[in-house]
Amino acid sequence: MKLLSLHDTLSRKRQEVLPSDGKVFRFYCCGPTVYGPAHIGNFRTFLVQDLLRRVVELSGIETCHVRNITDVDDKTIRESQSAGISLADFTAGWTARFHDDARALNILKPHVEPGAVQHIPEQITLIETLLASGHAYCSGDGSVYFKVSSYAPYGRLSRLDTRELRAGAGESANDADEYDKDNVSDFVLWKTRKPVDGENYWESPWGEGRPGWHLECSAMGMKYLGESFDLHAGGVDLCFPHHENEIAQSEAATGKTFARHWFHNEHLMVDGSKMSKSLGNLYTLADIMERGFGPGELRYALLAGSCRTKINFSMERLQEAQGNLQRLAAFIAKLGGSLPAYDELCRLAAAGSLDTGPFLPVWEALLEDLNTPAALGQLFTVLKPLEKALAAGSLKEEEMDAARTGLAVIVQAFGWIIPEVADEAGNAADVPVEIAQMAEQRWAAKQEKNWQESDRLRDELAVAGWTIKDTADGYEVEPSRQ
RNA sequence: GGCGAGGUAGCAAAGUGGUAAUGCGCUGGUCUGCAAAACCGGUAUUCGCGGGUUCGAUUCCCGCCCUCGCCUCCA
Repeated sequence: MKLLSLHDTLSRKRQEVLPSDGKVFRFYCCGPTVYGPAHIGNFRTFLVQDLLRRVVELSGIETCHVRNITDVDDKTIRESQSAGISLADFTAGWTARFHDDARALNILKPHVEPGAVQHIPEQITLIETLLASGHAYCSGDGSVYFKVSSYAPYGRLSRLDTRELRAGAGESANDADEYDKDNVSDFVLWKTRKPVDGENYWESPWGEGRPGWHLECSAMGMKYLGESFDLHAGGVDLCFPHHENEIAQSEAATGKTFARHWFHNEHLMVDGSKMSKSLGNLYTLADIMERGFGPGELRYALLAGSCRTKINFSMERLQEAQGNLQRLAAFIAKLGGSLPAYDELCRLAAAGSLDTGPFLPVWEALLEDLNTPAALGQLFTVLKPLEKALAAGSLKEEEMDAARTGLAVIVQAFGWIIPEVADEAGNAADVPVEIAQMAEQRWAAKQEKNWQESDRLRDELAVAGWTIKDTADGYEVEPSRQ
């Protein structure tokens, strides 16, 4: 079976995604900082990573997926204090919210989801190693910094050399707590305790304080995946300095390649620019649902664009998603039977007996750098003749089986949430009494060929948000599409 | 200033050295009292601009213009 090949940020080439140990594909994803609800841009990243994992697993490869929760940093401390609750309670609340949203979006749970606070000893050990080998130094105030000049390959990932870093950093880089660095590009490994930190500090050989923000990913990644693992993922913005610093501190400590493959997805844009609180163009899943869309439509829309290009978010995209998902739902319903479940497909793939049948071109598009737009193009190309054949009743039983399995692979790779197909019985129950009565009156008027009255009632129903569809022997009432 | 991504029909978005997938929209038709839904068909002689290489470039090379991101916390 063909395998996924994916663009690697470090080499700038496409590489096959393979487990280095031949068994389990081990990968790390930078997770959320839990100081508020994640926005849909954050979820684009987690959705793309979910797609990656699903494609790997549906290729028959077992994975170990680690995604951290950042539960201590300036923002979580500041926000917990203004909320007047402990850091632990504060981050637990937002972590729960993140889990709820992720579940709604059908994102697979990572195998390990470590938090920074639970891994302070591991981070301290890593700092000790770096100090012992001369890659780090203590400053006068009890902080510890990584000495960038001690690690020659620094800047390879983002292609910034240290001179450029210095020039570009500008004049505003003098953070009050970082006055004691030897060099502006050095970054903090351990932050000494400050009054604003309140009770949020830990003991260390260098005094009270807390770990620097890059450290947790190195320490936890290596703890759960080994000193060297298969792939590390995150949004493009993390490329520098976060991932650059992770590489430096990890590889300086171990002398081994930290991650073999770096995968960065592009950002989600809104109104032509990056989402941010200051621009007021930031949406959460809850905001989307308030506008009448579901997580399924959001998932479809966010995965419809290539993960390597920026996509501009809009409600039109959700509408398009809605229509396409309904088309798929209708096809699946007409196909009958049930589609094989995710785990079943993975088992078949692992045994080398998963056949995507007529959907092979769709699957192969996904294997080419997770090219979802091409995959969707192929999907509809494949679907059209099948829809026709199905409507004509000319599809043989074995062809229907092949279609069920093949389509299931695609649906599961995308992790699509297929909506219920509205049937008359299920629908009738949801129609309010007065709407049903109006519809009934309109039907009566229509039977009497009183077009004026029946059209008037139909318009009135439309204003109320309901659409009438006349059928061969009656009518249906449905909520209008937006 | 440095680094990076991108400019393809009304919108979104693939793609290839040999002549432009797909979705939405729009539009014509079938159906309908008229609609809606569904179905059938149409919808870029052209791929930011100007050169060059080539039998042939949207696809390769050079220059230019424009948009966006990163260089500071950030998915």
